[in-house]
Amino acid sequence: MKNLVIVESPTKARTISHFLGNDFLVISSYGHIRDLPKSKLGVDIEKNFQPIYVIPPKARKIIKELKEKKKESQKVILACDEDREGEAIAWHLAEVLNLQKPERIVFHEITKKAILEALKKPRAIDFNLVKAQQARRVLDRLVGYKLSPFLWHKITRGLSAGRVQSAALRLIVEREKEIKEFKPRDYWTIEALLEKEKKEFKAILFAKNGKKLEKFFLNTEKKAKEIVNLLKEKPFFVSQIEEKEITKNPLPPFKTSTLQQEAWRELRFSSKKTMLIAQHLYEGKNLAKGRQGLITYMRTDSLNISPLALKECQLFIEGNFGKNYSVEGGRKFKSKEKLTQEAHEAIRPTEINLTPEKIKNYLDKDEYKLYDLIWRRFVASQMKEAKIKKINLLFEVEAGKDKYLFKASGSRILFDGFLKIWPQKIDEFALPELKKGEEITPKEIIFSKHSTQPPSRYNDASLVKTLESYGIGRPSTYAPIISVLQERGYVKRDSKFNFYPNEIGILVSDILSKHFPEIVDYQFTAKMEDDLDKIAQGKLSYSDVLRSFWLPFAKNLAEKEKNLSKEELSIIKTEKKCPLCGSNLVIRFSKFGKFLACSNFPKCSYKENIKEEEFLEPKMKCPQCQEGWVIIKRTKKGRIFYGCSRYPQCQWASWQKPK
DNA sequence: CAGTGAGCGAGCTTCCGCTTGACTT
Repeated sequence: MKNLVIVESPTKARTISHFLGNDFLVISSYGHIRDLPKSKLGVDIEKNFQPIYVIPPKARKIIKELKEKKKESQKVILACDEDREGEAIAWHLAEVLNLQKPERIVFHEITKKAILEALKKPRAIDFNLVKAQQARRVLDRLVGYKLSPFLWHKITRGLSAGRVQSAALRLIVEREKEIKEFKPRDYWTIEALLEKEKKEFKAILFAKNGKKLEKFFLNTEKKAKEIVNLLKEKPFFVSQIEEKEITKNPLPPFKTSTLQQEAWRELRFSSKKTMLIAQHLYEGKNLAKGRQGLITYMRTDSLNISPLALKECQLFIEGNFGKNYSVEGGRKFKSKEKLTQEAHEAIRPTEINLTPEKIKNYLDKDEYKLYDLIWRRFVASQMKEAKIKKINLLFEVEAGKDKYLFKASGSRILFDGFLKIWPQKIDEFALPELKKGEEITPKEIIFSKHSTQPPSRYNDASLVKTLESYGIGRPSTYAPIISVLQERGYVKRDSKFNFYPNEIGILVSDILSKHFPEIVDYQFTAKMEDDLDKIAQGKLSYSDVLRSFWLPFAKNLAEKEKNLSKEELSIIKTEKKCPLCGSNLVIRFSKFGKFLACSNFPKCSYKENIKEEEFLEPKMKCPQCQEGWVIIKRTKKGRIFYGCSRYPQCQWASWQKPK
C-alpha cells in the first residue's frame, strides 16, 4: 500500500514523486476542486452566509481519480501550498475524499530534504485560515453577483463589476481624465557649452545667488533670452568640485508582478504572453539529457531563495566572474508588501549552470528571451554591488549684483559588479581636469524650451505595478484582470499598446464611483485583508465580517435599484449634432450593442450605427467582394458569425470561420 | 445572418483565485 500525496500543480507532483520513490504516489489536484455554483449566488445569506459548494465539471475527472487512488492507499497527505487558498484546497479535498483525520504538510522549497522533514511533522487543517478564504470567496461573490446584475438592469446585458476589476477599471478611467484635463506648462533651461583641452562638455544653469532655481523660474522665452545675453562672453570660474562614490545595488530576483513589468519594458510582452511562456519554461523542455523544468514556479509574490540555489549561484559567479563579484553568504530579499503569502520561492532558473546560451537551441525565440531575462536577473541579484564615481563641477558667473551657478556632471564606473550582466544606463562621461578657481569662457550659451508632459496611459507593466501596490489582485490574476477588462469592452489598447477606456468603461466606472464608492475605493481590498487576517487569527468571526459588509451594501443596492432610472444612467451625451433636427446626439445601448440616436426622441427618430468593428485576426478581405474586411458579429441570441464590413452593400456572411 | 428606443417574459449574462486542459467534427 502506498501513501497518496496531493499537491496543486502537476509539475510539482512530478518533481516530488521523483524525490519520494515508490512508497508514495503524488497526484495534482489542479488547483481548486470545489467552488460556488456558476449560475447561482451560492450563498445562504440568511444562514450566516453559508457557502454552497459544487464540483465544477472540470474537476470531476480528477476527483474520480483521487477517490480511486485513495482506496488503494494507506493514508492521504495533503501537501497544498502554504497560504489561504492552499489551506482551503486541502479542506475541500478532505471533505470530498471524506478523510477522517486529514494529514496536512507544508514545505517552502521543493527539495528532498525539505519534503522528508515536512512528512515527519504533519498537522491538522487550520480551520480559521479556511474560514478566512471562504470569507474572501463569498465577499467577492456577493460583490460580483449583485453589482453585475445591477449594471444589466441599468445599462445593458453582459456587463460586470467586481472588487478587483472595477478598481482596475477606475485606475484606467481616472488616468484618462487626468490626461484630458492636463494643461502643459512651458519652461526654459539654459546651458553653457564649454571646452577644455579639446574636450567639449555642457553645464546647466541651476542656481542664482545661492538659491536653487525652481522648475518654472524661466517661464517665458524673453526671460531666458535676457539671461543668455547677460551671461554672454562672461568668464566662468570653477567654484567647487564635488566628488562622491555611489553604490548601486542589484534588483531582487523576479516575482510574478516584476517579471510581467520587466518583460513588458524590455521585450514588449503582454502580461498574458509572459505568463504563457513562463508556464512553458516551468513545465520544462526536452534538453540533451532529458526533460527538465527550467524555472521555479511563476505565480508567486515571494522573494525567498532556497539555500541550495543560493550556494550554487555563488559558486557560479565565483567560477565565471571571479571571487570579487560574489557576495559573502549570498543576498536575501524580502517582499515589501505585507500581504505576501510565502508559499513559493522567487522566480529563478532551476539550474544556474544552464546558461541562456547553453540551451538556446532547445528554446524558441520568445522562450529564450524570457529565460535570459529570468536567468540574468537572478544571477545579478547575487552579484556584488556596482561602484560609481560621480563628479560635479560647479561654475560661478557674475553679472552685475547677481551670481549664477552652472553645474556639469560626469560619472565613471569604478567597479561594474552586477552591471556586468544586468546593464543599466549609466552615462559614463569623463569631465576634463579642472582646478578650483580656474577660469573658462563658454563657447556658447544656449536656451531650450520644454513642456511638462501629461501622465502616460497605463500599460501592462504600470497597471500591474499599481494594482500590486494597493494589494489588489494576486499573482495568478494579474493577467486575467487585463483580459476581462478588454473582453467586456471597457478598455482598448492604443497604437502603442497602452490602455484607454471606451465610453462604456467610463460610464460603468463613473456609476460605480458615484453610487458604490466603497467598493471601488483603492483601499477596499487592504481593509478586507485586515479583516481576513483577523479571521485567520481567530479574533473575528466569519459571519460578523460578512454581515458588517453586507448589511450596508445590500441596503444601498436596493435603494439604487429602486431610485435610479435606466434612462438617466445609461444614456451618454455627445457633442455631435443630429442632421435632421440639430439636437445633440446621444449614445444608447440595445441588445445589439450601442448606437447613436437623437436626444429629441421620440419626436425625432434619427439614428445611426456606431461602427466598432471587431476584425478577424489576422485581418482578412471579404471572400465575396474582396473590398471589405471580415468582421466578427453576433446574432440576437449571441451566436457568433462572420460578415463583411461593407454590409449592407455586400451581403456576405458565414457561420464558419473563413480560411 | 443584418438590427437597435415601450412592454410582455423566458433564459441568459456576472465574481476572484487556485490550476492547466483540448469530447476532435
